[in-house]
Amino acid sequence: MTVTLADVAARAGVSAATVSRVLSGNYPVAEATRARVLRAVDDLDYVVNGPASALAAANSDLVGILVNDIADPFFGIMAGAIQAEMGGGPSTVSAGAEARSMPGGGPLSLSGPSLPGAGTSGEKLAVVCNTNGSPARELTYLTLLQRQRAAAVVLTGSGADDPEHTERLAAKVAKLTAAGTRVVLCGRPPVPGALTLTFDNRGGARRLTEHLLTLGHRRIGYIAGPADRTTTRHRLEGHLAALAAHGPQTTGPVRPVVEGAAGAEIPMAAGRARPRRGSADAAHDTAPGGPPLVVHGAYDRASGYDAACELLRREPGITALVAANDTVALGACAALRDLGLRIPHDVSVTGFDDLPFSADAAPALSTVRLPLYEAGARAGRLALGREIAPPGGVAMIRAELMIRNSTAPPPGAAGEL
Amino acid sequence: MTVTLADVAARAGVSAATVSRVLSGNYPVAEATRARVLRAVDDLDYVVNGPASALAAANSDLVGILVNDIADPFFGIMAGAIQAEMGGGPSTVSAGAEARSMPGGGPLSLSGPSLPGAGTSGEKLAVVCNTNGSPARELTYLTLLQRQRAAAVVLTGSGADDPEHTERLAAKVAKLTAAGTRVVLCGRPPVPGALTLTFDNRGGARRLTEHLLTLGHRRIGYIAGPADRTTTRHRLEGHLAALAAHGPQTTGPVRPVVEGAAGAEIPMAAGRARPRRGSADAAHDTAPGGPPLVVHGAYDRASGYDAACELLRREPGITALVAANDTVALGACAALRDLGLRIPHDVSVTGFDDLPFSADAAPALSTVRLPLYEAGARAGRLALGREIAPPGGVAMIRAELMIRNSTAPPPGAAGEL
DNA sequence: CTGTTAGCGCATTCAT
DNA sequence: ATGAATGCGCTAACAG
Repeated sequence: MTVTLADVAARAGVSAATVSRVLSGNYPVAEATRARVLRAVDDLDYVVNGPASALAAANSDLVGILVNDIADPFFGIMAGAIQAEMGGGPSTVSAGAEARSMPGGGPLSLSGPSLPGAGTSGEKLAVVCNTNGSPARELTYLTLLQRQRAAAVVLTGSGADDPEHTERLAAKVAKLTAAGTRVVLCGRPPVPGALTLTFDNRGGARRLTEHLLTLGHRRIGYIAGPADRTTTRHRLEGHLAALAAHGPQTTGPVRPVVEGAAGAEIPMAAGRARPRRGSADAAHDTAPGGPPLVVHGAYDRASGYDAACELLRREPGITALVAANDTVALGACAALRDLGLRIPHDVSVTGFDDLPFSADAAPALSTVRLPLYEAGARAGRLALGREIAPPGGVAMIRAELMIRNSTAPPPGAAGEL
Repeated sequence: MTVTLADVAARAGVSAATVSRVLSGNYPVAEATRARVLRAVDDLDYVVNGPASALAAANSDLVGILVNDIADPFFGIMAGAIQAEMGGGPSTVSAGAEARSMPGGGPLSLSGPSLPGAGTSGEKLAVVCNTNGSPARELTYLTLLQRQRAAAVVLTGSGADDPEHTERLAAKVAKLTAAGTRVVLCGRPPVPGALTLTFDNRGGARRLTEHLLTLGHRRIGYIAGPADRTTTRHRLEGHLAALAAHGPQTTGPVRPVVEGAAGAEIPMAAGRARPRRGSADAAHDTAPGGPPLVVHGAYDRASGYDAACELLRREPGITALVAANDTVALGACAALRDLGLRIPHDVSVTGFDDLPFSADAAPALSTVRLPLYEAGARAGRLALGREIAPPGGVAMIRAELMIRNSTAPPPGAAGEL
């Protein structure tokens, strides 16, 4: 039914081994026979049997990419960058700093136009798996990938901030690497045995809050991500560190809540009423009467909206809102608008990540830029062994402050009109 | 080195065949031996060798999902929905209409907590492949998947609007299905041999423009997507059909361009200066002096920004802008803001898709809702053969008009203040 | 340079 | 209900 190596060999008048050799390309073959084989392959429309090949060679061309949320561009950008590196041969990717989206085509290609499926010249099948933020699914996908004898696995984004899961993950990573699968972490804390590219979330968050402090803000609300993620914790720690270094928050001049129609009523949850995991609640509340003002929520827009309302209800004197990421920040902006507050005149808002839409938001968002594409590309190269590992196997990726129009001095401060 | 079936068999004191049977679960095995085998599996930390299994059984548990742009939530939502369906056993997904993101975990799970990698009870490894909109990469991925003997392939989003590619694609699909791989199309025009779920882009676009016409708009600019995509063409056709049905566009009352500071200068390209494929150009221009007013661009925000500027430069009398999708619409909104025009007071704007952020935009975007999650979930079920195919193998997915705050009667029209 | 030989690890007959 | 044998399609030594 399905055409095999032997069929091709027969048609080309050579042995199966020879066919295998021309297709692998890693062995000298006479040009004449090579041509005949290629013709036979073409005629028969032969496509290599991946499983058989993987079994015999004890390795596969599958590369897994794990993401927490495939609908979030934060992951999409990284995943796209990783995939872009997975072509055969040397990278054809121009390392342009702003090369967010690959030019048409990209490096992925099979042996040639006339060989629709024959060659095995190094192309990897880079695939992304969506864990939905679930540690269990993460482990499950890792096992599935292990089962496929994947060539490499890259784990992107924040991990579960849970010792038990961290341990299981480390064990899994150890097994994977023992089996010859290269494991690289991109945008998460290091795990022994895996190469890791970790973002400077703490440093970025700290510098962002320092920026606000320098502007004169003293009552700063913090909209954190889900409490059980490492990224959430690190960013929050950076924020708190800046606060601590600056001394206790003063009560400062308290601005009257809101004048006009919106004053009486705090808008409720944005849109849909579905319950969300980790939505704003009092669990991680701040001590009454004292800073810091922190509310946890999911990494999504509705969460930012709710949290902003909650924070302003608790502490109307807030003059700045620091959001866990850009998406959350946009939700917070929407809430402020609905409350009749102007940005940045009444309240400053900051994001994190610098996703593409942040620069275009109204007002343009002050945020922390994470070089997601570049980091992903590098992770991809590490996964392929095409780039030398950083010393100690861990590299810290710098986060860059992007000051735009959503931050300004607080109302009544010097420099204000 | 790596532990195999034989090792497990030895430790359990049974034959390899027996171990295979308990793991497959599709054959009667005594409860006692079954337990022993399971223990051995656990003790040895055995993980099935996917390639070997696939080779012997002549099928694999790999399911491929092809997307045009992994950083675009349009695809992320569909891909996430498809993956969510790929668990073992019956669907545990509540079919809630707004179930955008899966609850923690989702249906994907291995045989049980104590069997980290042994069972094969139906879980599929659903993986997404990013084509970046390149037909060549699309074919390449299809071949790679074919090579892996994938159980199913789901192609999402608009296809290349090119007869040659369509033909190649059809040929590939035929081969895939012949080899036992189920192929389903989600959000694209039908291809013989594949089950397809196609969006009513034409109908949605037509109703959207009719809405504008009913409001009183007569000079409507259209910001189209890349000219070589089927979705682009269908949406544009719907728009033009509405226009044609309504009679020729009248010149209408021409609004003076812009008063004040922004009047003199049309802002240039938003942000980055990198060249974009399919950016606004004169290639598909409208006839001079007459409607329709159409500009093509990429499916991204910057494109929307540029195209809006271009359209207003050409025809300052425009009172409404119809964008190819929500992302483009937001870019257009940004341009209008920078030009000092109010939405919808001066110019109405519409999007397409109804991505999550559209409802929260300022103003909330009038758009056409495509049930992406539901369509993806259905495609996933079709791919697994868990849902009966629609008659003829093709189902049309309805598009629903969502009228929000970005559309209003044109300036000076009846009903205006 | 090319053909021959021997598995890779598992699923599946067929026996028992 | 279980074991023994066979082969899936390919690659990797080994010859020649």
